[in-house]
Amino acid sequence: MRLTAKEISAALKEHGYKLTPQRRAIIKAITSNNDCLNPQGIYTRVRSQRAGIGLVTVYRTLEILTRLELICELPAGGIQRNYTLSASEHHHHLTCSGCGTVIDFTGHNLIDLENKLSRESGFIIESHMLEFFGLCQGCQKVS
Amino acid sequence: MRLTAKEISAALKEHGYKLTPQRRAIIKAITSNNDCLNPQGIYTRVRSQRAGIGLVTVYRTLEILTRLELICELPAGGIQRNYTLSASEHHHHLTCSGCGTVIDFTGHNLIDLENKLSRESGFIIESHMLEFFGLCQGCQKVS
DNA sequence: CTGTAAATGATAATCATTTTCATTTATACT
DNA sequence: AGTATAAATGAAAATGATTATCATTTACAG
Ligand SMILES: [Mn+2]
Ligand SMILES: [Mn+2]
Ligand SMILES: [Zn+2]
Ligand SMILES: [Zn+2]
Repeated sequence: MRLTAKEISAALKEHGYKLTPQRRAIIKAITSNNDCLNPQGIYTRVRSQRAGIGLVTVYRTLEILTRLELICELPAGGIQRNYTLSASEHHHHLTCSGCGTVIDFTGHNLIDLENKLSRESGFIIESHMLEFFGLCQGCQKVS
Repeated sequence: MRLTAKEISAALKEHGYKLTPQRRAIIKAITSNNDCLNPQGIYTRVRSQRAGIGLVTVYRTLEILTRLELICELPAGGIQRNYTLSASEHHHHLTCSGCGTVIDFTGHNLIDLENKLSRESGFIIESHMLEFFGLCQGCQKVS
């Protein structure tokens, strides 16, 4: 059940934030994309609709949306931050180390491992990250 | 099970790197500590022994040690990078998002998932990364 | 001991993210 | 609808981690 732009906007207003066209555009960019995005990626998308928006505004809005838990910041290693809609379907990635192509996948089952780890360590486990790396068919031919 | 300073030094030499006093000091700082450390933390420790070492050298050495898989870079969210000594075998991490404690674990089985993904995508899969995040017992009490 | 490529450290450059601050604007209230 | 006002915006500068440059030093093979 993905959060909609309308729901996010309502949540913002509920918490006393103003609903500006910039924020609307950012929310639209996030909800109309079903993968994770970094601040630059969101900025680029938003600018095609609303030239003149500042990158700062993107950062500020992401900070608010994260605090309200409407989006979440993924702990993926990388130079930039990664955000995804809070309720978007949990999935993982298979990345080509040659060309950067990313394939989403889902349907794995880590719950048994998670339970075992939790039992043995005493941790409450909140999230996980699973990434595969390899070579796509195109890049196999090249190398 | 933990790599020793001697083993790390030997591995460096084996790969053709020179064994400088700066590198010795960095290796000692890492092996004599059993938490994970960030570049600044290592720099601070090393400087108490060897004033005048440059932070740049710490970064460069960490880069080499990571490439040789003698230490590993943890994908924990945070402003600075986090490194920890590698154990000898392939393993993964369970990280406390409260205090940063890291628990190594091994013995999972991702081979079926890997084969399925490879079959469906045409990728040759070369590696994977699996990280769990949660709260350790100490941090559960605090929050 | 010597020669040489590798390593170091001072310094400057990058690049993502934050701060500052003057200007604009959403919205609650006449 | 018009107004007041605090919040929001964007240009520009600041910050802080990481990287690149380059002149000098040093490990170490021969
Ligand atoms: Mn994805
Ligand atoms: Mn480890
Ligand atoms: Zn590829
Ligand atoms: Zn903890």
